[in-house]
Amino acid sequence: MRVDAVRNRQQIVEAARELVARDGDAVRMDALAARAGVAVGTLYRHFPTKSDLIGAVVEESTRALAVRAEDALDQVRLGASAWSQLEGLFASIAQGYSAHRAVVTTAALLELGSAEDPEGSAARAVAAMGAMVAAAQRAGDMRTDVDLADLLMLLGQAPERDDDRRARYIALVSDGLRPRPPASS
Amino acid sequence: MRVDAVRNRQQIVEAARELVARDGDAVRMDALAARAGVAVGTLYRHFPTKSDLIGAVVEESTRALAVRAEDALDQVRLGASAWSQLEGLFASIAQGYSAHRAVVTTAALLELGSAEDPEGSAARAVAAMGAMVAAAQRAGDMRTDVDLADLLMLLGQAPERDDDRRARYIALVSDGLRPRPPASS
DNA sequence: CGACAAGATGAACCCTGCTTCATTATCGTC
DNA sequence: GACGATAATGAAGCAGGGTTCATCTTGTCG
Repeated sequence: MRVDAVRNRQQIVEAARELVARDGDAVRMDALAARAGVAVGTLYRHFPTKSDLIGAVVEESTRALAVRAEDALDQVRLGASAWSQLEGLFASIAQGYSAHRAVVTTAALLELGSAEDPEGSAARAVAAMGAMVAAAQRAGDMRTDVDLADLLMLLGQAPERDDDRRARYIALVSDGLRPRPPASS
Repeated sequence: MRVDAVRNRQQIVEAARELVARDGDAVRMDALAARAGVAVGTLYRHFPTKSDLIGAVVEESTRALAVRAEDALDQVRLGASAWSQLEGLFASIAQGYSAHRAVVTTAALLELGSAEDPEGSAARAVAAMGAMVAAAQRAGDMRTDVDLADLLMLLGQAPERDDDRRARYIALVSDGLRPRPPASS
């Protein structure tokens, strides 16, 4: 592969990372090309379709999330509190959200990542989160009437655009997952 | 106004109610016209633009929600539990969602409905909900570290498409709003 | 009934945004 | 440094979907 082609591909992925993070799948190909400093045609040389390009970004982000989640799980195995690790993970998700969101939502669709491609990043991320949820519940730090699917669904509904709003959302939801008092009403 | 024009207008609004409820603002004008049993041109005779048509549906729905909320508030004034009335209201919102959603979100944008058009339906709905939130918190049935803006934000994030999923979401969020034990972690 | 204004029709228009491809430029090799 | 393969370019193509408008239809009133 020619050296300029490699460089362009990197710039395209880089630009896509940024713009997809901001605009989601509403990015426009010409804007993307402009940001990457290439012509639209070059986009199509490297990625046959818009979906493929976004898919690549999502895949990359999914991989990062999987690593992050498995790392958190390792911490738990080393004795850290499962709940606090989950909270940290939530924060990570809140940050690089627009890409991660796809993970969470597609993961939910893929029957919790168990079905097709059980070795895929999404499946691994979901598996790690599942283990932590179970541990947190066992430790009494998380409501037991909420399961992994619920958690993924809630995360998948976080606001996309506004960062502050999303942080607040995550905080509220996270708090809502803590165990509740016996019951009163 | 001619009698057939009146009938057509009703059919259009009716069709819009149904289709907007299902597809949100992704409804297509031709689908809408087909459902209403008229040609597209007729749509434009009655509503100059797609936004106007959707706006009409939303306005209608907002009015209904305002009535519903004020009714719930009346019940509270008559001695009912504010929290249980709020729960009932949540259920209503979950049902006719896609239209109500606009209410909730636009309401949030309109600085909680206090700013422009304080007599509007959105403002009234928000005001009634605010009163109930305050009452529920006073009664110790709802977390006090969550305010009206938070509530509207959370409601505004409910899943649009899937009814079951949305019901589950509302249940989880609603539960998360109950007071929590002193604190542990 | 006849006339006419109000209304309805739907094919054509236009704009936006993804995709193609003929042309041009660049890299790597002999 | 010249040649062929690889890559980049960007104007044109195309499709989806909202909007227009010349034409036809129909309700209403004298």
